Amino acid sequence: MPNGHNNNERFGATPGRPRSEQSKTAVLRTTSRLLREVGLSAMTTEQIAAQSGTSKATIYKWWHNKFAVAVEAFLSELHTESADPDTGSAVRDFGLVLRGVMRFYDSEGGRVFAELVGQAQSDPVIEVELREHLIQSRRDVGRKIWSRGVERGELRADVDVEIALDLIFGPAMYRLVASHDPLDDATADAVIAAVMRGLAR
Amino acid sequence: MPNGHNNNERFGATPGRPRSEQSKTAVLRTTSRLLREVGLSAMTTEQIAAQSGTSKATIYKWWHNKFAVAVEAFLSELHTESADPDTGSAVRDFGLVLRGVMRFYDSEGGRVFAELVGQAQSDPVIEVELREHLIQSRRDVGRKIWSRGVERGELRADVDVEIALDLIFGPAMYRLVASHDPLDDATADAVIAAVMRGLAR
Amino acid sequence: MPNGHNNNERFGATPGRPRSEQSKTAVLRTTSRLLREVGLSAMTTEQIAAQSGTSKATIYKWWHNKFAVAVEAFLSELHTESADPDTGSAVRDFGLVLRGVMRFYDSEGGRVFAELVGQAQSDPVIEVELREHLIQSRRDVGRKIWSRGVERGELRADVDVEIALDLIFGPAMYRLVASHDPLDDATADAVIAAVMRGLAR
Amino acid sequence: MPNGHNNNERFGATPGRPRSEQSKTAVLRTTSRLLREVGLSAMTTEQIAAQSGTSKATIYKWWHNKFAVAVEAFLSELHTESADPDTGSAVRDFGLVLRGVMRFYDSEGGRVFAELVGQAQSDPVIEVELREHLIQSRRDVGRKIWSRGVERGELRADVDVEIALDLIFGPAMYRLVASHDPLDDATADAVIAAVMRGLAR
DNA sequence: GAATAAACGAGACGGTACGTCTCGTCTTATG
DNA sequence: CATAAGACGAGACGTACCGTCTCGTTTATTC
Repeated sequence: MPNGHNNNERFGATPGRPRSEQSKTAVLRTTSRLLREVGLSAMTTEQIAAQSGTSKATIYKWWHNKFAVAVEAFLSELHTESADPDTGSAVRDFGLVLRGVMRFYDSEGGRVFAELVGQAQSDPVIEVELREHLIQSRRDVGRKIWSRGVERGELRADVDVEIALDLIFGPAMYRLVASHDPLDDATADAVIAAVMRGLAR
Repeated sequence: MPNGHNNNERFGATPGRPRSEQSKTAVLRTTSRLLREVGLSAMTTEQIAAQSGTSKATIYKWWHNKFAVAVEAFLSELHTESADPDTGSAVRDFGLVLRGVMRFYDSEGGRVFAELVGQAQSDPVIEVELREHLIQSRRDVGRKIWSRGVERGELRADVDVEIALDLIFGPAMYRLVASHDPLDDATADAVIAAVMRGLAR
Repeated sequence: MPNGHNNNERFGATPGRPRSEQSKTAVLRTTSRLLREVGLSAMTTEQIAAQSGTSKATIYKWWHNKFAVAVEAFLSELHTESADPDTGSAVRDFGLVLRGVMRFYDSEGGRVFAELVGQAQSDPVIEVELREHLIQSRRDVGRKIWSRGVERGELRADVDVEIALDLIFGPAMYRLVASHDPLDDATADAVIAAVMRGLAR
Repeated sequence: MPNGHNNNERFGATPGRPRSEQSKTAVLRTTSRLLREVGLSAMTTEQIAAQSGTSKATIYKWWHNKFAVAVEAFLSELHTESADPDTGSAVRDFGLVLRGVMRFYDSEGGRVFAELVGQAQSDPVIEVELREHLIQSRRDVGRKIWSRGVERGELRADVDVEIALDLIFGPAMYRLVASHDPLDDATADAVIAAVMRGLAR
């Protein structure tokens, strides 16, 4: 059952027992469940070990701490990560993407994501991990949509793309962490409409 | 919260020794310093007690936990809270406010604020406290600026003010918690310019 | 020291408000009840204050600590302290006294006494208090019985009275603190019978 | 140094890291020292942990509280526990045993023992522990001496052995906890002499 | 097939912060 | 001035989780 092709890509196998893929997936699966059930801060490494049938030593061998496990477990569930709709209209594309973001933020996974973002404020390792794998991947999609829109003449070429992406994605993150107003399709649509036309007369 | 501004509103004193204002301010001052020096998550209740000359029991008598102390200490330092510039131009007003926000987020206090926002993701009490005293007070200023701008005909009356405020303040919060790009005056100006004119041609 | 009859018995009133006898008796009564209900170690000064309608400061003003209060409360209840039966027979007298001692040790008050004896092992003030007011007063009665018995020719004049009293009262205390065997009339009688006749043939 | 013979004597080791005998003995040794140096009531769990190089968690894992540690530490030092002299004379045997008891009660260890007895008055777990391991083991020796004496015709067969043991050991315990008179060889001899011959003429 | 090497489960360990508790002192206003 | 009320500093308590370690076992490669 173990490593069909895991270590030693071509030849020269490492001596000793190879890493158990079974343990790894059991840990990640258990962590995903615990993140939903009790949340990031209440989840303990001991729970993960006990409920996944592994041991704390094994977990700490492969991950820095429970947050690193949580990040990997969280990422491993986001399979359909950051799809680019490419409908031919940048405005429509951004609308679809932002709807997706808000729906996700509003879901169970969104709460977990918020907790991870929270933890990242005092844990640089998580911060980097989240930025590279979640923030930037989403912005990469946004950059593609943006450049297509500029090429097609839909969008203003004189606006810095990074600023534009902040205008589009910022409100969602703001509502996620500040919880002052809901995250829903109507909000996504309103944000896109307003940010595209501008607020001034 | 026990007696916001202490005993006997008008007459009729509470029996017993009154709360020591000296202890309270010592706790808050020490906490402010510790927040800057070691950060929210590394700061311990025992440190606050020892360095403020009070005791853990006294701290736990008046605050739920170290986070509640941190919030109050943090708020007590933001004396010049959310000033309304009122220059006669809504665009200029928003520009000044957003510059202030970004400068604050980029400062030592901004790091503390980010940690508090992070903790709020798994602590509803802090979440409410932050939203009521920091998020909404800032938005209140924004609403005033907005309504003046609409009255003066500077701003579009058909845009929901809450959405507008999200467009203006969202990018700053986004950069604060995601740390993907800097928080500075140039960014504030670019955000205001872009959001006012709109992104579409 | 809890001045049994402190202020101005006869003449020369002290200025200021005199000590409230009402408070004193309320404290002692409440303490007696608490000693029975929760025991010495579980009883707190705060309970005494709250349930007697007094304040902790008042208690600490007149007693060293809760143990001193407990001792005084305990003593104040032993009104029929150490009666001397004087039946004309020393053996019968000791039998009656030892029965009384064992009945008392076996009662609710006996448990309280045992706890006080226990506390005395690490609190010299209590130790002195108990020895003077409970141990010695009982031995004083024993000494009277002993000397009458010697005079009447019932008892051996060549035995040290202190040793004799230890033989008579020792087993009861031993059973009280070691709890290895019951404290009852039959035991009292058996002890008196055996100690009087001796164990050797 | 790991488990010489601790877990499951013959085969089938217990999984997991075995209990550290080093920690256990360090805790007991430190506790013994602290009992002599500061006494039972003044000794704290934190002191034991700090001075033994272990942690509070480890102590609480294996013992209920500091008193349980104290009992075990105390017992572990009484290696030559309750020797039976067996000189051929029951009176002489009891004399030797009682001298030993009184010498011990009069020593540093005797003060510790008194404090343990004191604590037992409000802690049933300690009470049982002390009774089983200290009180009864001593009485077991006494029962052997007694039955040999009865067989040899030295002692009265019509006296209940438990009562006899109370007469012999009771005075020592009485003096230990009441501190009304000294604990020495002369007292031991006088007690044995008097209790054997009886007090009545 | 034996030896070697590493990963594994179980769980004990030292460390540290937590939040609670009781103690004995103090600071008010009241009588 | 003694009091009731109750806040306070001090510090021990027992719990929880962290990340490390030490066992004996299992699973692979290498000789």
